Amino acid sequence: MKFLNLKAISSYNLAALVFPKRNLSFFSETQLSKPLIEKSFFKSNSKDGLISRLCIDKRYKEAVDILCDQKRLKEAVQLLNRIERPSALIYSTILCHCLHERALEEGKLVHAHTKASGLVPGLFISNRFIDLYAKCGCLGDARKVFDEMPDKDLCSWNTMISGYAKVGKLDEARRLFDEMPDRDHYSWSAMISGYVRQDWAKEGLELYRMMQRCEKSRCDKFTVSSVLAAAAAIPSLRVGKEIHGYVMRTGLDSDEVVLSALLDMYGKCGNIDEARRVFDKMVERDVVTWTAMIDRCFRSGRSKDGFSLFMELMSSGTRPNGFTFSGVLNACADHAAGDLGKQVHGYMTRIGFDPLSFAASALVHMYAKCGNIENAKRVFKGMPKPDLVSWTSLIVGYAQHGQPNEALQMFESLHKSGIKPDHVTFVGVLSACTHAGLVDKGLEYFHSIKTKHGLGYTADHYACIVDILARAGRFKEAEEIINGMPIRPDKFLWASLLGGCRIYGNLELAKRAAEALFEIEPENPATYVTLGNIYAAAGMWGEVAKVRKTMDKRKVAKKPGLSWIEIKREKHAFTIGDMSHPRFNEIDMFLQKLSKRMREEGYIPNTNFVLHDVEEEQKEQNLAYHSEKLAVAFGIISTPPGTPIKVFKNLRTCVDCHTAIKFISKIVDRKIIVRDSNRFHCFENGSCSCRDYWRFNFLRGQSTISEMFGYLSISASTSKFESFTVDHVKREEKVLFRLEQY
DNA sequence: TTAGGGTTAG
Repeated sequence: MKFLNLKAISSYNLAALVFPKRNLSFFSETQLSKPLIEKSFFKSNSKDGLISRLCIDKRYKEAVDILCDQKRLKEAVQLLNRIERPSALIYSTILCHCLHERALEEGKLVHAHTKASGLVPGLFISNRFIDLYAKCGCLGDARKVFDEMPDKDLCSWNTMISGYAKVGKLDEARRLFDEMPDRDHYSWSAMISGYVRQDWAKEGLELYRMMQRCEKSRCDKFTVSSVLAAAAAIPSLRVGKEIHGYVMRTGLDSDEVVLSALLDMYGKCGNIDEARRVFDKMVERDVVTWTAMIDRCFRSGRSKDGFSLFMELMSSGTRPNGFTFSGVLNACADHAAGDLGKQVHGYMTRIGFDPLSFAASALVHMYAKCGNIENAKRVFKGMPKPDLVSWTSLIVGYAQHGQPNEALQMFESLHKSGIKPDHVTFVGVLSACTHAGLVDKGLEYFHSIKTKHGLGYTADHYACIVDILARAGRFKEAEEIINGMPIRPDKFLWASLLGGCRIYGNLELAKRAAEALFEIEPENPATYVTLGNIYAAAGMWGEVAKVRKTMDKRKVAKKPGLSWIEIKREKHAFTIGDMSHPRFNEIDMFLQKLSKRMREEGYIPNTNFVLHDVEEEQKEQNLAYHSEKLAVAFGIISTPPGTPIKVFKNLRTCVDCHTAIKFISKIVDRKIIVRDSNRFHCFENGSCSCRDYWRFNFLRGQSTISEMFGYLSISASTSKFESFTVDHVKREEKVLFRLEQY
């Protein structure tokens, strides 16, 4: 490298060098004098003038500091060329900023510069190079620097190991870890956290045990948090408690991150009360702590706590981030809380969210699940580069909305975009085929999972294809697939099969499916109900009684259905025959009037699916007060003519209600949307968007009753409401939402 | 005066 003598450079050249982007052509070289330059730079930017003067005075370190502070790394690097013998401190300063900005290109220039100048970088500088390369994903370059170092210190080894561990190259990391002459707790914690991040929690824990056997190494706060994450991932409450004890003994409980890890561990191990205790004891809570706590609430079925904590967070002054939003949006999706989801979206927009983040895909998911497929699509279109999760959410959304063609079109577009579908995407595609009744197309996609896309089948794929075949009555093919499965059929598969058996009255196969289900989840009432209904439809009342007896013996209770509707931001929930609503009399009168009109139009109540062997008239009476009918009726009398009605139900919608609502939509000339536990039904002018899909699968949705109840924790015996008034960070926008009382 | 930990969707 040719070093220019500074004295030989005119002030003009220096200025051009330091400020290459600045147009200096208006200076003629002869005119340019030092005071003039200073004057002009002082005018445009006082700091630029300062840099210029510092360079002239050879105070390069200070000039570099200013350039680096202004994030003008390129200029700082260029300045290096003009310094006769840059000090290690100058290199280190620039490298430090390159690292901070992940400026690989500039870092490489600095590296080239050190090589060309013949400088043998010391440990300090070399370690920075390793770190920079590793952080920018150039592990090969990092390793080269590492290998070429004549001497290495602990930091060199640790940086290299953590570089490998962070990108999941655990074998390479472990090789170095085993090879290294000496280890400190940094080395252990880099390796342990690497394992945990790659879902190798057990290996992480093993390493921790190994570390305990080495007398020299003690746990620090970093090791402790990684081990806690391992205990959470396994999950092992025993190990978690052991670490908790250690944390208390060593005073590590003053560290916020350790406490967050502790909280998360308890949450993931199912001990939500202990998690909450840790949370409540914390003096300082950052956004991660809040998010971890909120998320754990949602995941353990304490949604009410989750939502109110979210509201608390909003008024605490801590700003939620993408993690927080995605957690809350998913909870909104699960609870069909579209209004709240929309408000969260509004808030996100105001504070500016990253459309590339997973919070954006959570928005797509939320809108799709809350019945607003248009908004889901809008958010999707607003994403500069939608990720696979967003594509999949939309595909699943279309399938659930009874728009299988759109779903399949989306899948083809996904294919064209170059993003590779994964197993979840295929669950969406197959379920679109199910909803559309595309049996052969479904089979084609099913086979392509393995042959064309090189993916393995998951239990979900098998359940979907059995669902498709069973609905079509192709039981032989379904059985062939089941018999050839390398994995054990799961409850969803058997439930699908049982659902198919119900349509075609296939008693023999139904018994086999039900037996399998009783073995997997004897506590699920849905199996008993469906089997009972199959017998009931065949008039085999003796068998129905046996099923009921078994239910009683095993203490399985049929969970009541619950439908709810939001009117003016207030939720109104109904159970079967629910007379507790203050406007029940009006609802009842309206239903009676409606019932008369429906019969005139040709509606015949379908009493086949009422479990009890009761008198025909009583059955009809039961049917008339099903929760979804009550909610729909209430929606109609509470809104102006023409307003679309949106009802949510925790179980599958019942066969008779489905028929009835088709009639109702025509009689009152309204669009009625019902989201049940499985999909959306959009009733309009006497028909439904599902094209009577319900007939083909009665059980699949019902098999999730217990899960739904776990999630919603709604007591069906009450329809009282509790409201939360929430002040957003922006005070003028009041967020109101209501949840059913627990 | 270098290296590191906790929250993440379909």
